[in-house]
Amino acid sequence: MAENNERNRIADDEELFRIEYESPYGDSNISRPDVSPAVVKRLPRYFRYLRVLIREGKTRVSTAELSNMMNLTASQIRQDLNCFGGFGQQGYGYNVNYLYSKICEILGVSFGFRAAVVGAGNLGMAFVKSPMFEKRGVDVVAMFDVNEEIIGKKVSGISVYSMDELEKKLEEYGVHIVILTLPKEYAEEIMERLDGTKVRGVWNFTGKDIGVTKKGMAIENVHIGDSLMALCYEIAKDFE
Amino acid sequence: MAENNERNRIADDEELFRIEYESPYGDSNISRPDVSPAVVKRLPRYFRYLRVLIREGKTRVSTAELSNMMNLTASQIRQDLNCFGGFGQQGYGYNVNYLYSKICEILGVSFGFRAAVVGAGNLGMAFVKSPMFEKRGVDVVAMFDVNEEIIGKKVSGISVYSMDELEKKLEEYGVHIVILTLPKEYAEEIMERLDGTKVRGVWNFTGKDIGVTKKGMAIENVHIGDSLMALCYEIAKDFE
DNA sequence: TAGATTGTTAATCGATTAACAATC
DNA sequence: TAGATTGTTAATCGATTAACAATC
Repeated sequence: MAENNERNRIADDEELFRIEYESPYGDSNISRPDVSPAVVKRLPRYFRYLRVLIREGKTRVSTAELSNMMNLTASQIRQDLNCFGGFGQQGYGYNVNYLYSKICEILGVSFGFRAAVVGAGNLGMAFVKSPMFEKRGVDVVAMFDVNEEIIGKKVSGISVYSMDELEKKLEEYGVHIVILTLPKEYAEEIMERLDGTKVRGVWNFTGKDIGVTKKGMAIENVHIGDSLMALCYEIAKDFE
Repeated sequence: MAENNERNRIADDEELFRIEYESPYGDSNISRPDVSPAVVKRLPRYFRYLRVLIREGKTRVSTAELSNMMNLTASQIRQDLNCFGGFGQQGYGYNVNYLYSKICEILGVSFGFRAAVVGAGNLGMAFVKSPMFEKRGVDVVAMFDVNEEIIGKKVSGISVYSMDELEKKLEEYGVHIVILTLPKEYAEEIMERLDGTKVRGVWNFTGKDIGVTKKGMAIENVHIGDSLMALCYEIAKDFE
C-alpha cells in the first residue's frame, strides 16, 4: 500500500482544509439525523487529529490507532462516525483524506463561511491576526468598532468599519457569522440589530449569555474563564 | 427581610470576589468527595451567576429562581450543590453571599493563586491586559518571552522576563499556574522545564494536547477553535 | 481463504429528572 | 402552625463500552 502518495504531500498547515478527495465510493451524501450534543462536541477534535495524521503523511487509520491518539475508545469513535454514515471499510479502517473531507463537510469547513469581528479590543485584534479562521475554512471579511482612530484603516488586511455601518456591510459581504468581542453591555443591542440580517450564527465572547433567538440563530456563548476556573478547582482540591 | 443590606453594597465588579461572609452556621468545611466532571464543569457557571445576583443586590435565592436564570433544572442545582455540602436552608433557599463564598472556596478563588504567562504574542498580551484573572482571584505576576525588545519591560504592570529565567522567576514569584500562549512546538519543552518547579497547573493554549504528567499536574487544554467549529456545524446543518 | 476491522446491537454506566419526606 | 424549599432517594434518560456478526 502506497503511503505518502501524491495526494498527501501538502504545502503547509493552512492549506490542509482545501484538500479535495474524490471518493471511490461515489459521492455518498452525509446523513444528518439528530446527532447528540456529546458527539457534536467531539467532531472538532476529529478534525484536529485528522489534520495531524495528514501532516504526518498517513493515508489510513483504524479506530484502534485513533483511540490511542485521542484518548477515546475505539468503540466510541465508530459510534460517533456512524452517526453520519459508514465512512470506513471493514478489514481496512478509514482512508484519512476521505474521512477528513467528510468531517470538513459535516462541520461546514468546505462551505467557506464568512465572518465579521464586532469589537476591535485586545481579543478582537488578536482574532483577526490569528490563523485560526483560515485553518477552519472561515473567511474573516470585516471588523467593526466605535473607535474613530481605527475606522477606515485596515488590520491584517481586514477593513475596520464604523458600528453605524454594521447592517449595511454585513449584507454587502454576505456575512454568515458574527464574532462578538465587545463589552457585555452591548450584546443585546447588537443581537437586535442582527435580527433583520442574513447572519446565521454568533460566536459570543461578551460574557453575557445569549439565549436562543426567534430566528433560530446558532449561538456559541464562550466563557474562556470557566476553563481557568476548572483548572483552579483541580489545583485547589490538591491543596487540601 | 432586608434586601440591599450593607453587605451587598459593593463598589465594583472587580471587588466581588473579596466578599467575606461570616457563616451563621459556623465554618462548616466543604466536603470534597469525587465530584463528577459534569458537576465541575458547571461550577464556574454558578460562580458567574452568583456574581450577577450579588451585583443586583439580591441576598436570597431559591433553586427555582436560579434554574430560570441559568437554564438548568432546580433539581440539578440542588444535586450539584449538595456534592459539597448543604449550603441552603429548607423553606428559605440559599443566602447568595454565603453560597458565593462557598463556591469561591471550592474553586480556589479565595486562595489567591499566582499565574505567569509564557509567550507574549497576541493572545498572551490580550491576557495580561484583561480583567479576567482579577475577577477570579488569580494574580498574574510575570510574563516570559524570547523577544529581546520587550524583555525587561512591563506590560500592564507585569514584568516581561527572558525564557532563560523561567524556572528561577517561577520560584521567586511562587507561581501556581502557567499559561501557555506560545506555538505548539514549544509545549513539550516547557512542560519538561516545569517538572522540577512548584507549578501545579497549566492552562494550555498551544493547540497541542498535553496529557497527564508524572507529577500529577492539573492541565486544561483549551481549543478555542473547537467552539467555532461547533457553531459552524449548527449553521452548516441548516444550509442543507 | 484468513485476518483485520468496521458497523451495529445489547449491556453497562453515569448523569439528569422527578418526587417527596425532612425541616426551617 | 402553615408554607416554602431544601436534601436525598428512586426512576428515567442518555451516553459509553463491550461484543460480535458482517464484510472487505
